[in-house]
Amino acid sequence: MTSSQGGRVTQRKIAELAGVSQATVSLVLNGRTDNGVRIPEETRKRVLDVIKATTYVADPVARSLVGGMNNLVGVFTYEHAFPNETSDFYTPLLTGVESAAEALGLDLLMFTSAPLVDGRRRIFHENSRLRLADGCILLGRKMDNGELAKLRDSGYKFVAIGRRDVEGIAYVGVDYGTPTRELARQAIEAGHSAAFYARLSLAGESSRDRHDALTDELAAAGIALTQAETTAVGLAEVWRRVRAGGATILFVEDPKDAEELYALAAADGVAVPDDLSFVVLGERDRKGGCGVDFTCFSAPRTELGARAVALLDQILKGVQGPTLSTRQLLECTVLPGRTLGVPSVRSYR
Amino acid sequence: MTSSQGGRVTQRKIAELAGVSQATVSLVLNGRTDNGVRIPEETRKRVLDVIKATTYVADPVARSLVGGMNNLVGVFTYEHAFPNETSDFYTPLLTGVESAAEALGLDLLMFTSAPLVDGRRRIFHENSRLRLADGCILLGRKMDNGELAKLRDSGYKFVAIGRRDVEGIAYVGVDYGTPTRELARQAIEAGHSAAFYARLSLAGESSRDRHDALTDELAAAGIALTQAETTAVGLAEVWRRVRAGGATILFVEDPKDAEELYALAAADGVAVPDDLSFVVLGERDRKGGCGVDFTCFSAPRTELGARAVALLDQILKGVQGPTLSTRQLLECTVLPGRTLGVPSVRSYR
DNA sequence: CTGAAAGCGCTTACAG
DNA sequence: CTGAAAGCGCTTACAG
Repeated sequence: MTSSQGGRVTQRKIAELAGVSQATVSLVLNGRTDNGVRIPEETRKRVLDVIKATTYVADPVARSLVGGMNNLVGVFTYEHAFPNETSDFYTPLLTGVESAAEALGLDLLMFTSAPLVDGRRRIFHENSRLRLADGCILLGRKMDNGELAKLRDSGYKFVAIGRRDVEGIAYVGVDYGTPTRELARQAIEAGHSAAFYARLSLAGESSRDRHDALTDELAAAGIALTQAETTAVGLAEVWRRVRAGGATILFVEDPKDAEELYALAAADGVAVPDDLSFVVLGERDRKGGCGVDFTCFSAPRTELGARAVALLDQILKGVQGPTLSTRQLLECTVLPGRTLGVPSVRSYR
Repeated sequence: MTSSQGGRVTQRKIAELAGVSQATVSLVLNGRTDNGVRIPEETRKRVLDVIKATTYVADPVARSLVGGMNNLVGVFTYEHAFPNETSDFYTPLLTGVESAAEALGLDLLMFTSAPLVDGRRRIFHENSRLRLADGCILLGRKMDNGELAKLRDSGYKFVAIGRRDVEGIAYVGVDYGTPTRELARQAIEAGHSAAFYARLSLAGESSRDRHDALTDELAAAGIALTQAETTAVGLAEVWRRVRAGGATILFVEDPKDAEELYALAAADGVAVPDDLSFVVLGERDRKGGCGVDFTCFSAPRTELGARAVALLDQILKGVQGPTLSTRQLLECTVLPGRTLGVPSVRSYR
C-alpha cells in the first residue's frame, strides 16, 4: 500500500508500475487536453489505479519550482505582528489577510527575521528575505515613503495597507475624509460654534486627510477651530488649552488620547456631552471594552486585509477577468455613540 | 544596483556578474568548509558584494527540493490562526512564537492554504506544503494523534504545543496536574466535603490530566465528587444536577462554561462563594475583562510558543551545547480570585 | 496518442 | 581551489 520506506513515491515510480513514461503520469494527473494531448481511457485508468494504490501525492515543492510561483504571500509588519500588552493593532488586519489567503490557496510568510532597529523592522537590510515570497503585503502605522519607492524601483511586487502618496504603489486604504466630514457636519447641526482638535502629527497620510476634511468643513461653516498636537504638547497641556479656549466640542484623532482626555474631563467635573462634546476621528479601541461609548467611526480593518491579499494576488498573476483597482479606498462606518450633544449653555471653565 | 526587471535573481545571474560559476555562488552562500572546500577570500567577497547589491535570496522552493534549510519555521494551526469574533485562542501562543523566531533569525510560514474540512485544517492533503518549511510547530486544541504519528513516521520534524501521548513526538506542554491538585487541596482545607466537576470530554490529554489530578486528590481526602460532561449534557442540565446534588463547590474545566454556570447561579439567587464556591481549572479568558474574578490558574502561553520554537530550532540544527528536553512541561500560576470560600452552612437548594 | 528531453533553481559529490 | 555534472520531482513544449 503506502511506501513505508525509501522516501516518497514519485511519478517515476508510478510510471514504472503502470508501464508508462513519467511524463504520461504527469499528463494524467493534470488532465491537460489543451494541445491535442489525449491519453486513451485505458492507460489513464491504469495510471490512476496505481496512483490510488500508492497514495501518491505530487510534491508541491517541485510543482512550485517549475511554476515559478511559490504561492507564498509575504507579510511585512513594521512592528510586531502579534499582539503584546500594549498593542493589537494588526490582528484585525491579519484576520482578513488569513481568510483571503486561505480562499486563494496561498500560504503566508511572516518576515519575523527582519532585524529591529529602534523597535521597528527594517525592510532593507543585509539579509532581506523579502524575495522568499512571490510578493508581499506591507503593514505599519508609519511607513517610510522613501523605502517604499526604493522597493517599488526594485521591481518587487507589493501592496501597502493604508493610502500612500507615492507614485506607482498599489494600496488598499481607508477613506478618512468622508466620515470626518460627516461628523463635522453633525457637530455643526448640533449647533456647536467653537471647536478644538487634539491631533497627532500631520506626517502620515491618514492624519492629513482627517485634518484637511475637518478644517475644511468647519471653516465652510464659519466655525472657530483651535488645534494642538498631543504628542508634542502633552495631554495635560492640551486639556488646559481646551478649557481655556472655551470650545464646546473636542475632536480627538487618537482613541487613546480621547480616553485620557475624557478622564481629565471627568476629574475636573466636566460632564460629557452636557458640558463638552467628544468626537473621536478613529477607531473605538477593542480593548477598552469597559470604556466610554464615544462618537467615532470605524474602519473595516478585516476587509482591508482581505482586499490587500486579493489585490496582490491579481498583481502577481497578471490581469484576468474583472480587474481590481490598484488603489482602493474603503469606507468607514460612523458610530453615533453618546458623546456628541448640543453645546452647553453654561461655561464649564 | 537593484535588478529592475526580468523576474527573480538567480545564482546563475550572480555568477555571471561575479565572474564565477554558479556552483561557487552556492558554495559561498552556504559557507561549506567540509571536505577541503575553500573559497579564497577575494572571490568570496566579490560574490557577496554582488549578492548584496542585487538583494538576492536563495529560492526556498529550489532549496527545499534538494533538502536544504531555509530558516523557515512552519506554523500549522488546526483552526484559524488569527482571531475572529469567537476565539483568539492562538494569539498569546503566536506572540511567543514570533518573538522566539525573531530572536533566532527565523521567518514564519503560516500554512493558511491547508484546506478546511469541517472547519478544521487537514495536515495531509493533496497539496500539503509542509515541506516548504524546515520544520513546523503544531497548534490546536485537539490534534489527531494518528495524524501526528503518521507525520512523525514521514520523517518530518515538528514540535507540538500541548502534551501528546504519542511516542517519539516532541512537545512543549503545560502541567495541568499540579495546579489542579493545589486548588483541590485549597478546597479541602476550606472544609468542602461535596464537590461537583463540570468537565469536557476526556479525549484530550489535558482534560485527562485535570480529571485524574482532581479525582485523585479529592478521593484521598474522602470527598464525594459528582461529574458531568458539559458538552454532552448541556449547561442547564449540569446546573440542575449541581443544585440537586447539594455540592458546596463546583469545579469547572472550561472558563466559558464557568461564566455561563455563574450566570445561571446568579439567576437563581445563589451567591458565590457564600452559597457555592467556583473553581475554574483553566485560563481566565482575556476577553471577559468585565467578568467574574474566578479562582483559577493560568498557563504561560506566550512562553509556551517561544519554547516550542527554540526546541524546534534545536531539533533542526542538531544538538549543540546544552540540550533542551524534547518533552517539556511548563508550570501554571494559581490565581486566587474571589470565588473559593468556605462551604455554606445553609443549603441553597 | 505517447515518449524523450529540457528546464525550474538549487546542493553536493566529483573531477580537474 | 574551482568548474562541470548530476540530480531533487515536477511541467511543458517538442518530436516521434
